[in-house]
This record gives sequence, structure tokens and C-alpha cells, in this order.
Amino acid sequence: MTVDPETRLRADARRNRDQILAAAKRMFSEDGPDAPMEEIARAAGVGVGTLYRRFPDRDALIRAVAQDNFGRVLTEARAAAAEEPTAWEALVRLLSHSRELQLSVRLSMLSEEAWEVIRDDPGTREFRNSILEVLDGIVRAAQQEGSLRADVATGDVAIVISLLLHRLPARMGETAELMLERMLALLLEGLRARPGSKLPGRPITIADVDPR
Amino acid sequence: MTVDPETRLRADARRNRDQILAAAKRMFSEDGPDAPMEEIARAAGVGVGTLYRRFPDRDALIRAVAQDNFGRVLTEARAAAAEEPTAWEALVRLLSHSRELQLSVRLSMLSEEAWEVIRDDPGTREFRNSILEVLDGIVRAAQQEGSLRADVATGDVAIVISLLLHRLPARMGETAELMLERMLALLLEGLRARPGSKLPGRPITIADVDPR
Amino acid sequence: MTVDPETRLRADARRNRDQILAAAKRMFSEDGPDAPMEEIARAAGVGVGTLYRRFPDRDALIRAVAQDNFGRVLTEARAAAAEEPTAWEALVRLLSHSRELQLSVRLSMLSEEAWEVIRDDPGTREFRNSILEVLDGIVRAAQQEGSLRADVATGDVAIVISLLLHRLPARMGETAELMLERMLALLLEGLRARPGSKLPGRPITIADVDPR
Amino acid sequence: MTVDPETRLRADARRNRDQILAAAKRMFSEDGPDAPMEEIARAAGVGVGTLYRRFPDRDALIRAVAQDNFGRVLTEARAAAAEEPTAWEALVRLLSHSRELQLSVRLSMLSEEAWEVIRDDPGTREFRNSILEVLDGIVRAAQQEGSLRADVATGDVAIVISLLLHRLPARMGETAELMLERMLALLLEGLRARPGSKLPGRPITIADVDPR
DNA sequence: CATGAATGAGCCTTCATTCAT
DNA sequence: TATGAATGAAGGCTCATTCAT
Repeated sequence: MTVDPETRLRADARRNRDQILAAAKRMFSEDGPDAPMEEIARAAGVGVGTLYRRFPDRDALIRAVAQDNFGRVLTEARAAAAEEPTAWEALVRLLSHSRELQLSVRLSMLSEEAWEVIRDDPGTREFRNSILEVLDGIVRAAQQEGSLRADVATGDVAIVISLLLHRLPARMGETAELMLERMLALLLEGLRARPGSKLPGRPITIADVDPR
Repeated sequence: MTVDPETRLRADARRNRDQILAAAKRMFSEDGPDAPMEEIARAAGVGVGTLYRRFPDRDALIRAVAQDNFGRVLTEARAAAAEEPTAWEALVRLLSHSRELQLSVRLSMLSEEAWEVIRDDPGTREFRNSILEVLDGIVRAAQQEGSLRADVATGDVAIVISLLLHRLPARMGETAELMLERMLALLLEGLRARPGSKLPGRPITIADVDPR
Repeated sequence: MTVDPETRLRADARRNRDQILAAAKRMFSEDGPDAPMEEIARAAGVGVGTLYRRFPDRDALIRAVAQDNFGRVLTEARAAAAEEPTAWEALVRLLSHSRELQLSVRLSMLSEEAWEVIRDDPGTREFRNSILEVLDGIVRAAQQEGSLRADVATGDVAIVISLLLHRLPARMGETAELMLERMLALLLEGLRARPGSKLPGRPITIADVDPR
Repeated sequence: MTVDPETRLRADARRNRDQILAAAKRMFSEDGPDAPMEEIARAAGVGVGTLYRRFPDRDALIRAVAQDNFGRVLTEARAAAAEEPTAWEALVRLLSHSRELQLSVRLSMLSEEAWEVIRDDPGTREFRNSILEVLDGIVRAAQQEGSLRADVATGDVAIVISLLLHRLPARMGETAELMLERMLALLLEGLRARPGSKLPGRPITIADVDPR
């Protein structure tokens, strides 16, 4: 009368993995990418051993978190592109919701080592490329429709996004939300197509922001 | 007609102190505020003991670096306010040169602990207040002269600065310079007084960004 | 019919803990409460990490050793009170066997810091109180039966014990035993009820020797 | 019109040495024989360099302190022997004033290393021997006059002294004085010649307590 | 000679990772 | 397979001692 043990196991295993991932995300974003493995395990409600069974070392865990996050972002980006009536609105939505991205990017900014791990991970790289591809589509469309200034390229927008992702000192609490909103508004003003305005240098392309 | 021995000693000690401070700045900005003390010492060309003689613990070193940096920023801000013909130009200069600020602010963003150390240091606080005071003068003047949009306050500008300070993934090397320039240009577009444009919410004041 | 794994683990862990405690006792009494943690670990046949897993820091280890020792003393004191035919004999037995006490007391005398750690440990304090309580019973009974001089109180006896606990320069080896025996005999002569003999001052009570 | 520089120097040097010795005594008795050299220097009002010029290393300082102290004790012992009307009174005086001895003995008890340093110092040894010689005279005389029990030897008395020297936990403050007085009284009761009383074992001689 | 700066060894403690149960 | 115990390397800090000024 017992449930199929195989299935049971699988379900258990998955639950475990998910809990660990969630805990890792939380801890990473709170304590940075050096959060003690033991604490991550505890936060996930498992022993360290279990954590290490799923993720052979810290780097594997970082990669998994990064992939998970980039995946969510990709989903959001695709939804924005598909659902918004204009490319400009898609762009605004992407920038507004960039909070979703926060963890992954923050992760990569917090320590040089973490960044290298993420950069060299093919899985994450693939997600990243897909995201940039979608973004590229939105950018071109927005320029086509005349809403986005012509002298920027997708790399520029990617950088704007990364600008918005940096942790606004948590201590600002309440107001942080508002600050972010206003910074976004300022940047959108800047991105708006506007006759007679010219940025210095040349457009930053996807290749320019490729960590290669 | 002999050299004052006190001065002699002082000179030596000071040279050492300066080397340590310089090394710490470098290491902190590369490895974050957890850079091994031993490596900082080695980078400064002294033994750990010497480092600890000058700075009783890591926090003291962090405070010293922060003060040194904020001091430089204050100098630059005052120069900008005094030397530029218009307030807008002073603002642009401040934002352009904000690279000077980079380390200190980056420091405070890298880890919650480091931030707290800096926040609670009266010396740094004083510098910070002075800087904001100067900035406040520039902002008001720029609004008076009609160059800066009226619906921002000094806190908004401070945040713009902090946005520009975040580490652009060092690995981008050459282009990083250009990227920064372009982001700055975008933000300046946004800050420009422009009829019919309105930011959401209310202006962010100095009090809003006060870490108190 | 398999062995309960919990018990198994416990047994291992406990053995380890006991070895560490024993090693710590040995090292503390030889090298004082500053004995290198690493050496204690080595003496216990474990790595430092293991030591720190059981006892978060040196103070915890000191407390554990103190409690263990005071516990033994309490046991001995109770046995003496229960098994000896007269209170005087119980007292003699307690003083004779005070060697058991040696380590703990010596510990607390060796360094001011160690003493403070022990003093502020509620666990140890409880043992200490119980011991003094038992001792108090013995002292009163001995005075009742007319064997112990009337002008001493329990605190006096506690001090006599502490006198006997001080390290007789270990280097005296063999003879140390004899020396202790003779000192004890001298002190017992002094404690004996004896008409016409009067100590200076007032009896030292338990409260007088309370570290509170 | 200047003072003879040689003399000046000598006087200065001596003052320095005395200050250091005094500071060392104070620090040793407060912090134990591991008190930081730098603090001792500061307490003496000189630089570490000066301290090291006078005493090549910590051991030399310990030896100097020990010798100084033993010297004072010898003086006191001789005075007691010479000035007191009876040998018993001389003995009582010696035991009462044993506080003088405290530091040196405490020093030797506080750490095995310190003890070894003192033990192996010929200078201290000589003082020690002289002291024991004087004590021996007093003991024999006291037995001759029938005041001191016959079944003790000089070594026994030396041990009684050492018993009284142990630091009564400083924390007892006020009462410590009284406690010591009472313990001394108890021990004197024990040492008193008393028919029918017999100590276990054999008398402890000087040779028995010789650290050799 | 006095001073106090510099050095580096040594001990404390933490934590990533491995492994026995 | 999950657990948590054990290990040891790494980094922080202190202090004895040496040495330049």
C-alpha cells in the first residue's frame, strides 16, 4: 500500500534540491557569495552532506543559482516582448522589473571569484545569450518605432539595466523603492529618442558587454 | 644644523602609513573589504605587525581608507564648485570625476559589515556631510540658473553619483571608460531641466540618504 | 536487530568529547588555562576543528572542565557525608581527597580571566553552591559533636581546602604526597576543638567566600 | 657648570633600572609572568628598547625580580632572627610578614617556565640558600626552646610559608587580610609543640624542598 | 643611549570539504 | 541516501625581540 518508492525518492530529491536552491538564493543575497555552506544547509533544512551530494562544491551551487535566476529573467523578457503593445513599453517593463534580475547580477558583482564562476559556466552563458537576444529584438524594434534614441545599441541598454540592479543600500528601506523608480525615470528620459541629442563615442554592442 | 630627528622619524612613519593606505585601497577595490591583512601588508612592503601597529584592526584600516577617499572627494567637489563658470558645469565635473569616489563608496557597498564600520565612523561622517553640503550648494545653484530640473533634490543627485560608482565589471577594461561616459551622458539628459517632464514621487533629500 | 545508529553516533561523539575533556584537564593543570588549543586537540587525538565543534571557544572548554571537576567533588563530598561515621571523619576525608578538587580550583587561580569565566558560569556556580551546602552540613555537625573548634565557620574550612589545593611544585614528585599529608595534619590540629584556643577576628562564612 | 656626566649617567641608569624593576614587579603580580614587555616598559616610563638594554630578555627580568625579592626576604628573616626575643616569635614574625615573599614565590608558581628560570638562576639560588639557612637556625632554636613541635624540620616550615603565599583570590578584597590571619593562626596551632601529637611520615628537610 | 618602529612567529578561530555511521 | 562529525588549511591578531634613527 506504499507509494512507488522510486517516485517518492525523486519527489523527495527534487524538494530537497529546490529547498537548497531557495535557501542559497536567500543567503547569497543577504550575506554575499561567501555565505557559509553549513548555514545554507541549515536554512534549507538539510545536513551539509546532502547539500554537497546535490552540489559538489560552492561553485556548483553558485552556477545553479545563477542559472535559475537567468532563466526567470529570460521568461520575463520573453513575456514582456510578447505581451506589451509597443517595444518601448516592453523595454520599460523590463527595466522596471529588473528587480528579478537583482540576485544573479548582484551575485556576480559581489566578488570577483563569483563572477568568474558564473562567466565560465556554459549553462548560464546560454541563458545570458538568449536574454540578450530578446533584448536585442526589443531594442531594434523600439528604435524602429522611433521611441528609443538611435545612437544606443543593445549593450548600452544592458548596462542601464545593470546600473539599476545594484543594491541600493538596504538600510534605506522604504524609500529605496522610490529612489529606484526615480532613477529609472531619469534613465528613460535619457533613452528617449530626442532630436539634437548625441551621446559621446559609439554605441555599445552586445559584443562589447560579452564577458567572453 | 642637524635635521630635526622628530621630523625624520615622522617622515619614515608617514611614508609607511601612506604606503599601507595606498595598498589597502588597491586591495580593497580589487578583493573587497575582506582582503587578507597579510596581503595588504605584503602589497605595502611591510610586515603584518607594522600594519597592525598603524591600524589596530581591519575596521580601523577601513575607516582610514574611507576618510582618505572622502577627503579627496570633498576637495574635488569644492574645486568644482569654485572653478566652474556655471553650476551645471560644476555638477557635470563632479559626476565625471566621480571615479575618485569609487573606492570609498564601493567599499561601503561590498559588505554590510564594512558599511556599518564606515557609517559609524564620525570622521567619515563629517567628510560626508561636508560633501553633501557642497553638493547641495551646486544643486540649488543649478536649479536657480535653470539648468537642472526643479523636481530633484540633492539626495537624487547623490544617488545618481552612487549609481555611477558601482563597479563596472572591471573585466571590460578599455570600453568601461566609454560605457561610463555614455551612462553619464544619459543621466545628464535626464537631469536637464526640461519643460513637461515630471519624475514620479517626491524629491529625494539629503535626509533621505542620510545613513544616520 | 541492528544497533541503534543514534546510540552508535552518540557513543563515538561522547568518547571524543570525553577524550577532549580529559586532555584539557591534563593540559590545563600542566600548562595553565592558556594551554594552546591545538595542543589540547593533539593530546586528545583529534583535530582542532573537532575540539571547536564541541566547545565553541576556550571559555566553553574551561567551563566544561570546571563543571566536570566540581561535579566529581560534589559526589565525593556527598559520599563522605553519607558514609563516614562521624562528621569529623567526613571532614578529614574531604580534606584528604581534596586532590580531586585540585584542577578546578587551580584553574581558577591561575589567571584572573579564567577565574572570571568560571565565576560567571551558572552551571559551575550551582555545583559550587551544592558543595558548600554539603560542607556546611558537615561543619555544623562536626561542631555539634564537639570535634571541630567552634570559632570557625564553613568559609574558613573552604579556605583551608583551597590552601591544600595549590600546586605543590610538581617537581617535588614523590615527596609532594607526603608534604601534603603533613600539611593536612597540621591544619587538622589547628581545626580541632581545643579549649582555650581562640582565632583572631570573626568566623569566615560562606557568604565571605562567595565570588558573586 | 654641568654635573659630571659619568655620574649623571650612572644615576640615570640606576633610576631607570629601579623603575623597570618596580614596574615589572607590579605587572608580574597583577598579570602574571607573561605580562607584555611593552606594557612593563610603559609602566616604567621608558621605551621597550631601554628595557631590553637593561634586561636582555624576559627571563633576565624575571631573574632580577626574583633576586630582588629574595634579597628583601633574607633581610627580613635576619632581622626577625636578630630582633625577636624568642625563636618562636621570630618564626611567627616570619610567617606573618611572608607577604613580602609573595611576589617571588607567586611568580614561581604561576608558570612552569617562570619557575624553571628562577630555579636555574644561581643568583636567586644563593639567596634562597641563605634564607633557608636563617630559617633553619630559627627552627632549631624554636625546637630547642620547646615551642615548636619536634617532629617537623625546616622543610616543613618552608612549605607552610609557601602555603601562606598563594594568592588568595584578589576578589575577596577586604576580608582576604583576615582570612590570611586566621589561616596563619590555624597553622601556628598545628606547629606548636604539643605532647601526644604526631605527624605522619618523616620530617621534611631542606634537602627535600631543594629544587636542585 | 633612548626610543619606538618593524618584523615575524605563534596561537586562536572559522569554514570548506570529506567520510564514517 | 541523509546526516553531522572530523579534518586541516587559511586568515586574524598579539607580542617578543631586533634595529634604525
